[in-house]
Amino acid sequence: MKFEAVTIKDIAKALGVSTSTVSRALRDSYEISPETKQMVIECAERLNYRPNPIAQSLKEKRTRSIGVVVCEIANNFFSQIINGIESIAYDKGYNVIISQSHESYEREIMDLQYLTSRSVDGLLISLSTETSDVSHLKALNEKGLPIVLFDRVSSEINAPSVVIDNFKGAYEATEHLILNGYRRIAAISNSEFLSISNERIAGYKQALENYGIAVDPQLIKHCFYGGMIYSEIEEAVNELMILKEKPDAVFTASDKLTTGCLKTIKRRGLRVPEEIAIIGFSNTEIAELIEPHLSVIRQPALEMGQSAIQLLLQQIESKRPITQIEKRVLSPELILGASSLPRKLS
Amino acid sequence: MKFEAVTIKDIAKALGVSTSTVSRALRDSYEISPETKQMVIECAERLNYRPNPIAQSLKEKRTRSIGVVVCEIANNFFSQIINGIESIAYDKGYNVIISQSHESYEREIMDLQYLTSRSVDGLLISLSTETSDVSHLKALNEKGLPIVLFDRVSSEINAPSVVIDNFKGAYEATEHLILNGYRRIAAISNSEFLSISNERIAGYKQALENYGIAVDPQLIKHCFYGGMIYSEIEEAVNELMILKEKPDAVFTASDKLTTGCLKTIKRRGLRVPEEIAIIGFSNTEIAELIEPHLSVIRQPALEMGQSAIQLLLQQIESKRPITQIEKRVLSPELILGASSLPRKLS
DNA sequence: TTGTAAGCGTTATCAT
DNA sequence: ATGATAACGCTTACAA
Repeated sequence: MKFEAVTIKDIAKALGVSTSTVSRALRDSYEISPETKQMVIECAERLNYRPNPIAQSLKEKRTRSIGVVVCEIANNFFSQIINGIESIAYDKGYNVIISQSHESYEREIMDLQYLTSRSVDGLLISLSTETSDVSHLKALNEKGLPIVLFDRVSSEINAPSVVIDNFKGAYEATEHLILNGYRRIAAISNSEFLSISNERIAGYKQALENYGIAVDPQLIKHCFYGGMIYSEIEEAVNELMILKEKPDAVFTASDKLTTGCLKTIKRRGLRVPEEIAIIGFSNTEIAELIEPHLSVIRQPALEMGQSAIQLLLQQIESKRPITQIEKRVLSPELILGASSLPRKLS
Repeated sequence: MKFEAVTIKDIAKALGVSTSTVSRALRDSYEISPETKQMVIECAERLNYRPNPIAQSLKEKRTRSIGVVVCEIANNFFSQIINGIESIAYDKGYNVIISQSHESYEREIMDLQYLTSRSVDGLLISLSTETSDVSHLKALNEKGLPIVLFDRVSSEINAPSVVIDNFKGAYEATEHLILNGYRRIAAISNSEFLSISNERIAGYKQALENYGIAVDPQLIKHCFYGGMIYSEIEEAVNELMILKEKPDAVFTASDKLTTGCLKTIKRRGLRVPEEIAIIGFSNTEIAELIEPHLSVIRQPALEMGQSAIQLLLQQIESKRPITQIEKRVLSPELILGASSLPRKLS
């Protein structure tokens, strides 16, 4: 693999045949006699021959590698997605090149440039918070690069996508709080420019409305960097807690926001849920860890990764461009804490 | 990048020069006149030329990509390490191909085969729990593949490594419990075949001894899959809790074990730390989340990733084999919970 | 200073 | 059924 590197030439030489014969034999071509095939295969094994994927790529104009862009790897939700992606990629003989946007538009552009210069066969991407202009992706897509968007998507790009049913998740979370007696429910969400964010806030509002609770704009907070910067959340929570009419519960719209919010609440010495209840999207183990009564909305992250790469490989491997753009919607799951959320007492 | 793909040939044709001139001009060779250079560079820009890394790799016999093998991506400790690796790799123009062993020896072998067949320029690996025989790695290393081991290492391989000072971390954790009045301290660690595990247990034992507390083998538990399989931890905790003399505290030797242990303890309805105190290695945010008084040993994961890839690139880029095998040891940090661990009351 | 040509390892198109 | 040969895009002796 490093110093020697057996090639088909070596096999050809050893066997006194031509390289094309070797190549064909190894690819099990019909025009090679069984005996020769046998011979070649044996020799290849003996010499421990491994085809050079670089050379193959050069010839075949495909690299069997796919690019993935997420905001952060060290984020439970995304690392679980990557896990799903990797598992399928591995099985299908593709490799995965991961890069992070760190929620920066510029970095996202750089990543894309990098990945395409690496000639990936396809791209899986979840947009950065800062990304509002998606023309770079549109251009790539129109040039023929297969793309699948996941989680943070944009309707402007004509590519398949996999998303969570954010509305539903948020609705159920909020409803759960309402059914347990909470009335003054705050919401902390991501940047309002993010697709996921609005859907979640919409679900939250809908639940309130359906139960006849007025939506109070003061209770809705947006964190532009969605918790990547902790101080953002801290500030949001602090602002909520100095309102004349404090919230009695809070719905957090992402994994990071949930943990960040909890952290702040704990730091402020507030008791959960006596002083303030909390429910949110979460893929960490906090549900079982923090308090037995804590319920969460779990996003099917692994499944999202698997779906995304399946859609991508499908697109890559079927030559002709897909006409029907598929959009998969996965359902989040309301996971009740060990003893559920206790009904509000006051 | 996909359908058209501008090559140096196109530039050459457009300018009426040879491809070698173009190539040399782009690489800023001294033998090309400034005017020609200027011309070529402008033309390249105009046509939006991007060099084909595949072709370059084939020629230069290096891919500018490095392989990473970890047990699980969706593990906070490792995803933080990968974050560190990726950050440096990105800056230096390398790409990172990640694969997971899922703690399986066979899978690790497959990963290695895959990565080397992909002709990575170097390898970063943290051994799987099941790996006791490292001859596959030795062979690769001796063949000239630059390797750096991290976290779970093996002294049998003649390669640089980056590790945490596990002994120290475990010692300090245990000491912290002792100083707060705990005496019957259990330890839950990874497989006893793992380098990190023994060092941690050794630190734990040393602390007990230094404070005149007898080591009770009954209180030491090993989880072979280190928490990847939750039931392992559950069982370990359960076994501890049915002892005639129950532990009053537990030291957990890894991130997964810490969260898993907490989860079990919460499930059993035990109060922390009144009924049982806990301290352990952790890179998740639980310290601030669970209980304000919970202290943890934080491992410098990001730094570990950065160190590892730096050592690797150093090895890759300096042609001649390194004579001095460097072994970096990073210090873990004892992070006290908001109000520290309360002194045991009983 | 620039061009020609060989070569990296493979596959594919011709012949034979 | 097999062998020469060209080609993929790029780099680099070697010529000129």
